[in-house]
Amino acid sequence: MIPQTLKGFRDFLPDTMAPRQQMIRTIEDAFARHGFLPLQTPALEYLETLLGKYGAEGDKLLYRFEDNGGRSVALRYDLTVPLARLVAQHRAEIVLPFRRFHIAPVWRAEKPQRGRFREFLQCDADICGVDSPMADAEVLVTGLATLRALGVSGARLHLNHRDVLFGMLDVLGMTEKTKQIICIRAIDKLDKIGQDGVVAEIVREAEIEASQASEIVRAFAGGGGIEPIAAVAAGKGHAALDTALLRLQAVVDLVAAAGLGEQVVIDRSIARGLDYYTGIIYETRLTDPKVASIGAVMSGGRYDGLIGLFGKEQIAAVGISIGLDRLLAALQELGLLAQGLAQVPIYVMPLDASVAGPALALATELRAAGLRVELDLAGGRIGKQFERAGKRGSKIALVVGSDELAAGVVQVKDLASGEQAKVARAELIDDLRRRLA
RNA sequence: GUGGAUGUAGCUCAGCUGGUAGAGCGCGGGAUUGUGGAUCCCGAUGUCGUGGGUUCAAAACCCACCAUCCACCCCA
Repeated sequence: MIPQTLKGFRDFLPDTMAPRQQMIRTIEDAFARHGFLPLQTPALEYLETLLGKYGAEGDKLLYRFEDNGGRSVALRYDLTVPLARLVAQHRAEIVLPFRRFHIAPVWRAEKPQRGRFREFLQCDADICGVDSPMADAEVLVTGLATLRALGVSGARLHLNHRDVLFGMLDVLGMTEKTKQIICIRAIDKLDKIGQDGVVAEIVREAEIEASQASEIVRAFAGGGGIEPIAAVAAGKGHAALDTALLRLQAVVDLVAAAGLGEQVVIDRSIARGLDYYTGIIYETRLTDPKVASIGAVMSGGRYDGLIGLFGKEQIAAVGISIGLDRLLAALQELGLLAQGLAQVPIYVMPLDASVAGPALALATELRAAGLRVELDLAGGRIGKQFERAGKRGSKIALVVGSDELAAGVVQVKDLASGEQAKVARAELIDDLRRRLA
């Protein structure tokens, strides 16, 4: 058979896996530093657990099948719904507020394209049990600090609130729920298809007058910030909208107090498709135009109703999700990916079979000292061994031959400069540490 | 799921209006049996995405299918 991967699924060779692994570690460290604890759930869930949580579109994208025992199951579509299930199921063992992080693959049967895969890694941090601006701000600060730790500088978080979207539409005279959703979907595309495009879509899909559609679009278009929303809300006495405004402002103030205010903007055109969001919602985009089409790299929101679907108790929750694969693809395109991670710095070369034992002993000693060491196993001419060491990208080659063995030394060659020195075995580890520093 | 583009060596691609394949890079060997990268020499690759059709003759033209990429929908 022809070796191949499934559409939308990928292999990771060491050149990309090494930086990927490093990014994962950086994210784990950052999440842990923000007081989140690790957790894991199964890749497979009962179909019923996942169905109906993401909207009609989401349901269609579930990988679903019958297992060997005839159970209807599905691969998880995100990490949020499994978390909600877990919290409800283990309610007795969990102390609220509950903070956890979860880094794991999810599966969506979408048509793959740039920055979109059928299997991809999500990195989530969530807080369950608190509904407050402080909790909202905490996950935003966690996400932004994590991006910073990854070396991502040009990222901006667009913040909105479900009740701003629905409240503004109410106030503008668009009160029918299904038409509101059509409007929100269209408004989400403002930066993509422009005001005229959005007006056209609303007129077509919601079957309303062009004048009303224009009025709505004008209210959502233009610069971000709190003022345009406040202007629409002013004097209308829409309680939910007024509350949402206060909430947004409080969250922004808190993020600013943490020193990350520059990276957050209130953007009333941001919508999120997933049905379970109830409060603030956000998307993070990279500001470099070269990777703008790659889409959102860090998103999330508040989902106060979701856990309650799995148990009797309503538990508030808010979370953020980093799309590591998109971020990786973007960093790769921008040339910001760490180089040289897929290389083993020290290459030990046994010159012939008679020094195999001493060479392995040397490698073992260095490895025990915490150095990363590859031992040449293919043998052959010394020139071949150097060639392999060079191709590997190793920094230092250690020559172990019978002469060196007899003299109690090792030839240490710097592969970049070509410079070579005899170093006594006793001083070798210190010497190597100095060279690699 | 809808629309568009593209499929030739491991990779990037060339191949004119049809005459059964090429380059660069990479890979293997050698020049150099205890010293890599540069240079030079030699070498191996391929059912030209798959299947059918038109033709004396198809990588090229036609049809179908598959795959990849892009856009839409939706999203990380």
